[in-house]
Amino acid sequence: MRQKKKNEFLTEVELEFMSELWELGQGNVRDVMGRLAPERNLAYTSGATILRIMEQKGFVTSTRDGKTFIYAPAVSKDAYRSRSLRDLSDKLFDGAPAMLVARLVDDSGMSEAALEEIRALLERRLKDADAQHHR
Amino acid sequence: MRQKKKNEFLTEVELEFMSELWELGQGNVRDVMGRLAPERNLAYTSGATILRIMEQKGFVTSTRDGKTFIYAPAVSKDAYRSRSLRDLSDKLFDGAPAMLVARLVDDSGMSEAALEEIRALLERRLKDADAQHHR
DNA sequence: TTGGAAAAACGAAAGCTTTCGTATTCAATG
DNA sequence: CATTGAATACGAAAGCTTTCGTTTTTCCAA
Repeated sequence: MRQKKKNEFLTEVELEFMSELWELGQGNVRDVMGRLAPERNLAYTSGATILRIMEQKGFVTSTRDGKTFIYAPAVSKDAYRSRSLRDLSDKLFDGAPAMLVARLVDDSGMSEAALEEIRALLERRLKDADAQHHR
Repeated sequence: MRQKKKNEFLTEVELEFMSELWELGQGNVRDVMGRLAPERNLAYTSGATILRIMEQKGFVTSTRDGKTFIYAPAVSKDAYRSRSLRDLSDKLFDGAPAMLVARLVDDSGMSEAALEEIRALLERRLKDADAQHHR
């Protein structure tokens, strides 16, 4: 009795296509495939199939323009980023985002500027939280 | 000509098992399965198969103790965290870790304490960077 | 020493992913 | 209205994932 667990995440190829759609805002099969690296060499029908499946799964929506479908993301990039981050945090960082940041900062030779950027961001958030607190 | 792309990432179930192995340090099939939720209901042979495959893929190593195999991680949790974070950052955050942190902080109602923790971490890093700079 | 319990080895089934070929539909135009 | 080039619909193949049953191996205790 293997139940079909509906996966809320994009597969490898789906993410590839979705990334282009996020950039484009919308597009037909040809538009999306035109943005892939030339050495990608994917048959047109493959691209069409992938987008059709993505619609079945609810990742994109489509409207018709004459005989061609125009696809658009049904999930924003930010929303998907959030979802993915939460998943990673849950599965690999014991649900402790601070640990995640620690690891990120510890590897990936982040520039001093990038570190500063993050710190500034945190200070803004902390101030907001404080304001909430003293309201 | 579909070439077999060797995936450097754990599958869903593999991660489930690896998480227990990271906690345990090492263990045989029974040890690992004993840590799964009781409602998981996975046959013993399934667990054995999963670990055997993980060894084939190079995620764990095994030594024999009598007739049973003792498995141990071949990849540290920290290393795997780094790998996963880099992948996520590359694929979803344009390789910009700062953006990743921004998103993390913006959603996930992080507690004030957690925010503080991260800020402290950043300050340490910034100080280190500064020290490097003035050396 | 041998019988039995426990573990490993193996194969296979069911479902998912990725890719493509063939068949069909469709709209425009001669 | 028929033709034709482009798009969709569909099915299928190959490989991967997850799960388990059956067979074989292995150690230990009676």
